[in-house]
Amino acid sequence: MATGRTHRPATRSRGIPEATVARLPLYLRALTALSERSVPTVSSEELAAAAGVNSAKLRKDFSYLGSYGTRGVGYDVEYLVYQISRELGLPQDWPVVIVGIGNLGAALANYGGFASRGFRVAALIDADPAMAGKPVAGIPVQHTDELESIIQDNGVSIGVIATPAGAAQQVCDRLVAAGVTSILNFAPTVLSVPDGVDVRKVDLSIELQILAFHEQRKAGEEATATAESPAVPTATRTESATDQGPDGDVPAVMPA
Amino acid sequence: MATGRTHRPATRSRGIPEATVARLPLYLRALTALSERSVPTVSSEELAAAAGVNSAKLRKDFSYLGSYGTRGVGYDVEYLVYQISRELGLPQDWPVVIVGIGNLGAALANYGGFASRGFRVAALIDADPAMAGKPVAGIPVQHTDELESIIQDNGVSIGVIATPAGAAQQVCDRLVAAGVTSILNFAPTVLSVPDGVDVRKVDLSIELQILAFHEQRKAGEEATATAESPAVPTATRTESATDQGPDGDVPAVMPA
DNA sequence: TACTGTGAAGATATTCACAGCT
DNA sequence: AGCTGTGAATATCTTCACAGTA
Repeated sequence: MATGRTHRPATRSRGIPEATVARLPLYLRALTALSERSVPTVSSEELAAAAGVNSAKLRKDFSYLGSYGTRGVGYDVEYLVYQISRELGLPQDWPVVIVGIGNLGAALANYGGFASRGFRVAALIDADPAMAGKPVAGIPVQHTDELESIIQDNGVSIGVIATPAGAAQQVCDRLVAAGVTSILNFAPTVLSVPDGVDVRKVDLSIELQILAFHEQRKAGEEATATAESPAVPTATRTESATDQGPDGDVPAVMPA
Repeated sequence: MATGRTHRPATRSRGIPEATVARLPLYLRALTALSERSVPTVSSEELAAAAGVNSAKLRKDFSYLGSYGTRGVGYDVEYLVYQISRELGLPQDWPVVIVGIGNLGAALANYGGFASRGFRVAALIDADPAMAGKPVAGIPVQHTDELESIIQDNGVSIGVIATPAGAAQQVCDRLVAAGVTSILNFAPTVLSVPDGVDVRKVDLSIELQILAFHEQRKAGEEATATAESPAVPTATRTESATDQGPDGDVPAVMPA
């Protein structure tokens, strides 16, 4: 861990627990759906079901934000949307750059969920000169040479890395040097960054490996229940059975 | 939450902690790299640095698997690769189906990390009849109608959903009914599944929102340090600063 | 000597269960 | 009566620190 000072400034400064922060987007999504259906209020029970968590957890989470509910009634949908959005810094329109426009980069560029959630694709960047100028999702791809100026001109502070693993650290270094302080990394590599820079990673193969672990374990469980449900399970439906593990580290897709 | 019995059979049966399971793939990747460079042994310190965790955590994690190290020396790389692979059920060649061959589905299909990590793309499935027969990543796309037979014929137990949000639950239901018990969901929806089925989700917009939260917080931190590091941070490098939050829930990319 | 393995302490996260408001 | 907000109990995860051993 290098010279490591206060590793992870995250939970710092009397804040909202990380676990709660990670769930706020989930609540926000569920609330937005309710809002679109003009539902005026929800109970913790209903909202929790829609978000796939249990109601005690949801209420506890909300208690960190303040007391926005009404006892005996529930939560005002619009008001909650506003409060959570604000907490997440979403009224702001975050410019984002995507580096590495392969299959995955293109998929990300085409993702409709950006604009609607407070993000704007400021630029697409690729190292292949042949890509330069080609529009992807309506945005012309620019060459890596311009990375620094693009970031500075647009005041970009969030970068998405969708390059092959080999290029990721180098791209990361340039992003950081140019002023990016938050990185979403799809390349299957551990990035090293200076203090103060946040990195989140998404890694497909890791997710699959975690699933394989549980899958394998299921196979070795012919001890209890062997009578019923041969294939088509008939059990009671739970909201998204997985808790994605207590985790502390997520997984990754990959580059083109 | 429904009738919920023992929600999440995960940590059950005197097992390895979830948090540890989530890190095993990380260790495995680092070890594989060492193995390819013919490095015979590593210390917990070195391996931890390569995996982006701290050594105490790594040693504790390994202690759940057994005592595979040698005091005063370190761990035998090949042996650890073998043990962790086995633990993850990876010698096995898991057949996987990808449903929804849009930009993202194609990116996943092209992902090289599959085969090398014990997974095999058994089939690509899409609802668009126009896609049927078209090869993507060398594999011909098949129509949704054949979903059930594909799964049964290939003994598929892991499915990847890369469809638009609206189709996800329906696809999920069919996968589960056909015998799939582990699902990796890229659609921004909460899937509901029967007990015994594992779901992991990957959600781009959630990741970005979490980054935005921290980004915003950084902005509001002109209290301490304002003297040094104006842009280009000079701080000491830590291995991937983020701890991805204590989490318990991850995020999502999106469908085509 | 150098490094692992692990109890015990500390930090976080989840869940319970109920008092308190509307 | 119904539902929130939260202290307290519990479970899980991380880190410390050192005894044990090759």
